[in-house]
Amino acid sequence: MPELEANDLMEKVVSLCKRRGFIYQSSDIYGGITGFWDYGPLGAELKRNVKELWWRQIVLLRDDVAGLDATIIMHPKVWKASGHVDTFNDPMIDCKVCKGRFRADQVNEIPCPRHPKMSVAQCPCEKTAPRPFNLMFKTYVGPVADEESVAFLRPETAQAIFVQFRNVLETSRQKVPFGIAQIGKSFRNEVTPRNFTFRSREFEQMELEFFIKPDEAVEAEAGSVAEPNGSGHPGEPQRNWGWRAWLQYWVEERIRFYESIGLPRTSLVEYWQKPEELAHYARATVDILYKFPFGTQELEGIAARGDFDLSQHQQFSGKSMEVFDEETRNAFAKLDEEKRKALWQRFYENKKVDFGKRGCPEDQIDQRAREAADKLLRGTYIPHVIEPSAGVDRLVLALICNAYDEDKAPDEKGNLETRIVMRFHPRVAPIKVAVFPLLKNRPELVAKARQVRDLLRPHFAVFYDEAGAIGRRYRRQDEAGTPFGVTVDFDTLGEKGAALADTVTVRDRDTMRQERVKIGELVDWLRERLR
RNA sequence: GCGGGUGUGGUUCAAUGGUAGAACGCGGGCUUCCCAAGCCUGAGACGAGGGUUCGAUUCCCUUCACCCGCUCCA
Repeated sequence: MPELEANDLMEKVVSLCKRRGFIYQSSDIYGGITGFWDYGPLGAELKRNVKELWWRQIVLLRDDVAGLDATIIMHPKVWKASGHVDTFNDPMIDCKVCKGRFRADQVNEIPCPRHPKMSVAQCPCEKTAPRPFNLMFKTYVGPVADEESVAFLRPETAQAIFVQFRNVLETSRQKVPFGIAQIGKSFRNEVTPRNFTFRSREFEQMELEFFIKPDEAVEAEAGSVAEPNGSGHPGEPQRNWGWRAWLQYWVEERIRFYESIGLPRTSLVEYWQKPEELAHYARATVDILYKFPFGTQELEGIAARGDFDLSQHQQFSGKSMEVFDEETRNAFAKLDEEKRKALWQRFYENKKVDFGKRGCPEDQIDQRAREAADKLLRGTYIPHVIEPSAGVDRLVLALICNAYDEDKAPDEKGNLETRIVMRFHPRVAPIKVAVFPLLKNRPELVAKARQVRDLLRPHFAVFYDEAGAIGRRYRRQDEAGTPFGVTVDFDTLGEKGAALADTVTVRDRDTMRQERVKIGELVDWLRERLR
C-alpha cells in the first residue's frame, strides 16, 4: 500500500468501519456520546472471534487455567482493598492558568507553577472549585440513593478474580501454579477519550491472573530458581521457574497469540517499564504495544504483581488468601538447616518491604513478616501473580488498522481501480466465506448456490449474495475482509462435462486467484485454510 | 479540563439569507458465462436547542459530537 499519512489512514478506517458496519458511535441518532462505541454486524463477529480465540488459547487448550465470569458491580470494599477508591477519590482543583491539577487538601503546600514563591492557594490564578475526581463510575444499589448504597462499576476485571480466588481454588481442583481467566466489560470515566475506540469509557478486557509460588518456595523445591535468558520463549513451564521466568513466558505466549491472529511481530513493540514507571506494587511490567496510525500504544500489560492483591483482600476481608502447598512443606522439611534459614531470611526481608509498601503500621511490620516466613516453611503462603491484561477493543482496532489495505485491481474493462481490502487473518475474519451464484437470473445457478450456502452454514460464518455483477460482490466482500468467495457457475451444473460438475470456484481475497474445488470437499478445504 | 478546527443522505464532497445538488453506496427491475460495467427505477441529508429575520442549512448564542495540539490515562 502506498504510505498513507497517519491521519488519512485513520479517517479511512473510521469511515470504513461505519460504512461496512464494524463500528458505530453509540447513541448515534442522538448525536453520539463521548467515549462509547457500538459494534455493528461485522464488528460484533470480529470481536467475538478475538475473544473466543483468546479464551481457547488461555483456558481451553491448557490444564492450568480456569475460567470465571463475575459481575460488573461488586461490594464497594473490593475497590477499597484494591486502592481504586482512595487513589482517585480526592477532590481536585484545576488551575485555569497553568492547567495544573492539584489535590484540594494540598493546595496550601504545593507551590504555584507560575508563582513559585506562593502556594497554589495563595496565587492569583483563576482556579476551579474543588471537584471530586474519580475515574470510577458511581451508582447506587437498591432504591435509596444514599451514601450507604454507593457502588461502582468495575474499572478492571482483575479484582473479581482475586475476590473469587478461594472459591475457584476449591472448586477447580487446581494447584499453584495455575491461573484464572476472565473476559468482561470494564468502565473508566476517562478524562479524555481519544483515538476512535482506543480509549473508551466502556470497554472490554481479557485478563488472566496466573498464580505462582513465591521464589523462595520454588528454590526450596527445585534447589535453585531459573534465570530467564533475557529474550525468547522459555519453553514449557518448569518447576524451577520463579516470577521472572513466568513473566517472560507469558510475554512470549501473548506475543505469539498476537502473531497467530495476524499482527506481524514487526508491528508490535515489547516495552519493559523502567523502575520509576512501575506502579508501587509491581515488580515488573511489560507492555505489548502496537504501532497504531496515531502512535505506538499499549495493547496489553503483563505485570508481575507479587502477592499485593491477594494480601490486600486478605487484610480487608479478613478471609485467608493463603494456600497450603504440600510440595513446599515437604521441600522445606528436607532442606538442611542453613539453606532453610537463608530462604526464611530472604522471604522475611521481602515481606517487610511489601508490608511497608502496603501501609502496614511500622510496629507490626516485623512481626507480620516473621509470621509469614514461618508459615512459608510449613508450606503456607499467599501466591504471587503474573497478570497479562489485554484490551479487547484496542486489539480489535489494531486488527482493523492492520488489515486495512488498498491495492489496484482491474475492473471489467481492464482499467485499474483502487480496491479496498481488509486483510484479516482468516481466524478473525468476521465472515469466513461468501457464496454467490454467478448470475442471479438463472434459477439453476441460484438453487445450486443456495444448496452450497446451506452446506457451509453449519460450519462457518457464511454470507450469501446474488445482487449485482459478480465483481461487485467480490469487492463488497473485500471490504468486509472475507477470505474466500465461492461461486457457482455453469461448470458447476455440468455444462462443461462431468469432470467439472459439482465443482465451484473459490476466490482468494488476497490474490484474487481462483481454484476449482469439489463441493463434496469444500468444507474440509475451507476448514484447513481457516484454522 | 484548556486551546484550535470541523459538523450537509450510508460514505466522500458541493452550493445557498428564499424549492439543498453530485459521485459512490443502498433497495427494486432488466441485462450480464468471474472482479465495483450498462440501462430503468426508488429511498435517503443541512448534529441538537434557542435567537435575529417576513423567511436561517447559511448570521449570532448555547449545546452535543468528531478531529488536531496540550493535559490526563490505577
